[in-house]
Amino acid sequence: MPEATVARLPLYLRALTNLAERGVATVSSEELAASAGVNSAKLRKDLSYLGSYGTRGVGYEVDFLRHQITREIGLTQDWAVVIVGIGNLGHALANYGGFASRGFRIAALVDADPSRLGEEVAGLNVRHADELEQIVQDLGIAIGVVATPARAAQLVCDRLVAAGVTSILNFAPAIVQVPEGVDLRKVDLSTELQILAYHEQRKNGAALALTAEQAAELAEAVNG
Amino acid sequence: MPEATVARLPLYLRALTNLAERGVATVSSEELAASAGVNSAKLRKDLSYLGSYGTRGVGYEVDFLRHQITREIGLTQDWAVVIVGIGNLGHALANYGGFASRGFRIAALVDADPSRLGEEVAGLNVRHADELEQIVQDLGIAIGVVATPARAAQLVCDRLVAAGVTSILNFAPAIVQVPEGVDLRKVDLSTELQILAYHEQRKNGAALALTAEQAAELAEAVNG
DNA sequence: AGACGCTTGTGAACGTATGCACAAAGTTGC
DNA sequence: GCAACTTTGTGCATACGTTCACAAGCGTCT
Ligand SMILES: NC(=O)c1ccc[n+]([C@@H]2O[C@H](COP(=O)([O-])OP(=O)(O)OC[C@H]3O[C@@H](n4cnc5c(N)ncnc54)[C@H](O)[C@@H]3O)[C@@H](O)[C@H]2O)c1
Ligand SMILES: NC(=O)c1ccc[n+]([C@@H]2O[C@H](COP(=O)([O-])OP(=O)(O)OC[C@H]3O[C@@H](n4cnc5c(N)ncnc54)[C@H](O)[C@@H]3O)[C@@H](O)[C@H]2O)c1
Repeated sequence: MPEATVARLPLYLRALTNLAERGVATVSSEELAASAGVNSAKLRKDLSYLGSYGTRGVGYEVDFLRHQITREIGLTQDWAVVIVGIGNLGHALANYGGFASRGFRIAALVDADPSRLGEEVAGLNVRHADELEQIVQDLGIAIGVVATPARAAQLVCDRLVAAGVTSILNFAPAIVQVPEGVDLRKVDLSTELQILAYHEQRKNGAALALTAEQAAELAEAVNG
Repeated sequence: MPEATVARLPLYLRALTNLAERGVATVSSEELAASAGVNSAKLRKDLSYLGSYGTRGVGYEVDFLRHQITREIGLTQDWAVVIVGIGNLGHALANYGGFASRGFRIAALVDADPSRLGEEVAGLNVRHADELEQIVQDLGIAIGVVATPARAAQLVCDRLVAAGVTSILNFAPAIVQVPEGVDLRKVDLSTELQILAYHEQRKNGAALALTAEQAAELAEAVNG
């Protein structure tokens, strides 16, 4: 299955969940695509990788398709997650209810700062980074979330990997190397803002260019 | 300039900043690519869109290239940003120092909950959503960050756009429509975790398949 | 039963992105 | 001043992703 398709399955799943909550039983690719904000041909091609779950002339059965995608993504089981670095962002993530409802259970919180140890966040005690290996093994954790400062990110990832974690979501603005077989994704908020800034600048530039053009037109009108 | 290139420029900028802090004056595409975690040919092609700023046989001058990328992204000016929704995540974002150091100034915080009004977060008073238009215009805000619940996201974006914001970063797990000319990017943490879960599941599946294969080999060994 | 209308699933064309490989262009050493 | 070496910038082949367009399939209505 293409990586681009995998990245969209959660989107479809969410759209289907919304439809199910609104009591919709059947949906066409056109409607579902609109709900997910994609092109309908793309949606159909994506779904075709799961199998032929639609009915021609009718569409897709919402509950059934939802179950198929859930199974494909691997959300029939709950995944235990450890968050490393319980600062600003770590607190927000730990307190976020949206993960549990999507099949992810925050199983442990870890920080290196002794003053944070024992602090209770979202019903969990913050534990020391030295216990990481033990925690990962005891709780069967496969996914780690890194919310430490950038300079600690590589070290933390190394320790997560050594402890047996094979999927990492990194929030620190740092390039991290992981061995083959470990999946690393990064969420980079500054980069997102910078991409917006780039386009914003060009918009203003375009506006200015338009003004120049208008000025030229005006000049021509005066001269002509 | 290709969108994929734009998305990598911030990465290069960060790598260059790290190098500059370490006192490195010149860097080859090979070294810079390694720092940014990309292929060196890709890096050179990306940089070639900015112009011919390298010196053959030598590499790129760190400070100069950094300045060029900064200019290209549009970070020579500071961008004023408003955060809408000062809950878990909004607090973390407001308190995050990493934005200011990258050219983004959190200029205002807005929430709809009356009990939050006047609360001071990161040196700013939380103001009411009704003031949004006024705030955006007074402070010359071009970029909005949405950290409200999903059900409010479309409404908030509509109001941001109406107020004159033309770039939005959305953290709410909702599909939001914006008019042409407005840039919308989304950061979707649940989706990221779900993509990891998909691959994690396949890893386990692969492991099981391998075990089955080993079992078959074993059976063959016994039979043969 | 057959015709009609709707929607899926997919082949094919197109566009974008990546990475190789190398000529061109520079530096260094003698 | 020239040869040897290094590194950039880019043409080209390949891979990946998207979108169009339509035949095949299903339900419905007469
Ligand atoms: N806060 C945000 O909104 C935001 C936005 C974008 C990016 N980020 C990035 O996310 C990361 C966390 O940001 P933050 O604002 O929460 O920072 P923070 O300083 O508030 O928290 C970092 C936490 O990590 C802990 N820590 C440090 N080294 C550690 C180690 N080796 N092992 C375990 N824990 C360790 C610290 O004790 C601290 O509690 C940073 O890399 C930041 O750049 C944050
Ligand atoms: N907290 C996280 O780590 C996290 C992670 C992933 C996604 N998200 C998403 O980010 C968003 C915010 O998450 P949170 O945990 O901070 O939620 P939260 O409930 O703590 O905060 C939401 C805030 O938005 C405010 N709000 C509601 N409607 C508003 C409106 N119309 N105008 C202005 N403000 C309004 C609320 O008063 C509240 O203060 C949610 O959509 C959530 O799904 C959060």
